[in-house]
Amino acid sequence: MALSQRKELILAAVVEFYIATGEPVGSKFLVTALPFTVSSATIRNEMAELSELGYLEQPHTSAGRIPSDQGLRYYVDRLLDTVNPSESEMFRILSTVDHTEGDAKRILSQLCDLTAQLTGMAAVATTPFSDRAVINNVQVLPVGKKAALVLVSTTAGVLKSRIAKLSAAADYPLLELFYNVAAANFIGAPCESVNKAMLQQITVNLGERALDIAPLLVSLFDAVAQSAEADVIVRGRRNLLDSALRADAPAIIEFTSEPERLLPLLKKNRDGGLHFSIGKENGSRSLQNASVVTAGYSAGNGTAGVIGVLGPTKMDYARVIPLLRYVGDVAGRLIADNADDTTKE
Amino acid sequence: MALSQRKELILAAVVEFYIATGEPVGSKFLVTALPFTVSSATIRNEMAELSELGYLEQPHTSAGRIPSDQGLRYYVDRLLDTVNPSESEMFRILSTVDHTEGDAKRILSQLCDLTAQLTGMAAVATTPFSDRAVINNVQVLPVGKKAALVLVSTTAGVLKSRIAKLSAAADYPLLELFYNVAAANFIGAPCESVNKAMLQQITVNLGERALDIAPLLVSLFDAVAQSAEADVIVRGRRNLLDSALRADAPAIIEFTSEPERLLPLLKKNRDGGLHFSIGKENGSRSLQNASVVTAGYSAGNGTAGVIGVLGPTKMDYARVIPLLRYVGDVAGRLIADNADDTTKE
DNA sequence: TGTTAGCACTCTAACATCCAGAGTGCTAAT
DNA sequence: ATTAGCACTCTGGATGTTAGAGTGCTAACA
Repeated sequence: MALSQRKELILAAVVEFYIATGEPVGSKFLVTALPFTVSSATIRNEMAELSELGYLEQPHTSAGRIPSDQGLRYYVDRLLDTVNPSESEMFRILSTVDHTEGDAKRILSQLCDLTAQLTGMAAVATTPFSDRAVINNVQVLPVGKKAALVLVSTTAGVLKSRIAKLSAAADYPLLELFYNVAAANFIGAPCESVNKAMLQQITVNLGERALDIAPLLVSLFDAVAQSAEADVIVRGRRNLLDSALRADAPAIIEFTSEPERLLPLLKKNRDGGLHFSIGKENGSRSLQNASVVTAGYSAGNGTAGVIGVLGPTKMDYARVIPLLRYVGDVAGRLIADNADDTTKE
Repeated sequence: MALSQRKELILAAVVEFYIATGEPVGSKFLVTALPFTVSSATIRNEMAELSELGYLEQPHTSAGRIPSDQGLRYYVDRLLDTVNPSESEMFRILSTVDHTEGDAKRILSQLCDLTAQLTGMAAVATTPFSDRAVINNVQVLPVGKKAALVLVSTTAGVLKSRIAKLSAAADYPLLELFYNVAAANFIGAPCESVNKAMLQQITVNLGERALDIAPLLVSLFDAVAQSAEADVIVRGRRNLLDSALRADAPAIIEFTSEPERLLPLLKKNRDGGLHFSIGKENGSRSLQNASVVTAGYSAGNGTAGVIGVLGPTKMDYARVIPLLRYVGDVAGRLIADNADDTTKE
């Protein structure tokens, strides 16, 4: 159900002006703004039809029109001219983030901080989730009289650590035993294969020696479990307080503090490209005036996640889209690089 | 300049009623609320004097009185009846946090989360800062082809890690060299003695071998530097959006996001007991309607920090004070325990 | 059939006005 | 020193008014 070219031009003009100013747009103004010359009455007729079709709405009878969620959707799907991110933005991203060290989470946190700053909105990301992530390294490190740090890294580039408190000092036989168990059961295993049953099995097989290394195994198990589930990163929430979402800010801050609610929204992005969730499409009352735009990133090996922004439905899509495309690209590359360096062979 | 007993009773009643309801308090109401019987006119006279003395103020001519910052200060210093934290709160704190594992930062984060939840305000804390902290453990751990994790723990119970990217694989000779350097120069050294000059000195002494382990040394240096400066933890900021500080929330969130501005405020607490900073005493425009109440905690060995709340000046001091006292206590104990376990001898 | 001018209509936002209620300060009496 | 009484002030809500913006509709036009 494509619109006539003239309707498209009008819709695009309404959207762009509305995004720029936040004010409803009237027919008189459009006369001067549109690239063709018709009277305001004609535009009124067209706008009346666009309203009937659901692309525009009126806050009240005598205000201008604003785009509906459906109108914005049509706009981003079919009308949007995307440009490249500005040189200076790209430079800023690369120069801040390029020589980052650390694991995926750290990289993404930095990118989110930056994205939030550049867009003036909140930025969100998930750490990579991979169905095929495999444990590629387990290490243990005594950190005192009666404690040890257990480290796990996976092929998804995630590094997790836990501190295990022991009943006695971590002496050499204990560590060796743990290494052997880890090498035999964990290293090379897919993360999802690590579950309670497996843990129990190992414990049974170990017999009485299990007692000593139980805390270590539990910590290891914990760390693997944590590395398998995607972390959600949210930055720049305070930007929302200065945006059109001011009024909804408390609810949105609440919402974004609960990964189990935010994650499904981010996972809507399936194909790894750009994904929009506009206004009521978010399916949550708190987000009815918000849009979530995400870009997928891929670090190879089926390892992928998303990074994006959360802001008012009337955000500047034309600017956000190329920026996110670029940020997603950078995220993928950095995480892939990092995984290379921290993965054995 | 002590007030007459009757003035004190009036002041206390005004403060308590104002804290409970947020409404200005009038003379008529006080007649019914005070433990002695005088007419409203008498109370008006007293209140007029309290206003002149600076303890009360009027939002406008025909509203009741509210306590000024000075009035609140007098109240918390001299009039406050403190009680014990409720059994259920103490239980909740102990049960959530007692078997916590992890370093000081993690413990404090949990306590802050809890405090924020219990009080409905924002909670703040600093990780322990100790003038006398000493490095007690350095470890390095290869985490892949060309990277290694460097870990430092200090007598203040702080554990910091950094990932170092290497130019080549971390083989045994390299690690041994690093261990030797660390043992000779870092372990047992006070954190503050680790500075750029020292780093340079070491590099020079190593001659050409320095090249290989430079990234490790830099990471180690970084980690020590980070462990020496107190981290600031802030949790529950979103609670501010539902409080009397709603209007100031953006500015306060901004303020509390900048550790270098928040830290001096927290460091006002010198004696390790309770410390109040009420309204304009905070010295910052953004915090003119806020109070910061902190409790010092001490983990022995001169290792100490603070934990507290940030909320409206009209917070329920009678409840916050015993709670913070208890939380500070728990924080000190847990961090001390933890330091014991993760410290060598 | 599409476009346009004109006009009556509707709605909002801003401003003024009014009024009741709450609380004060002051005075004069006790 | 305390109190009753009263005039006064200020706020917040309700009500009314007006200018401006924008619409929808009708009738005329190409």
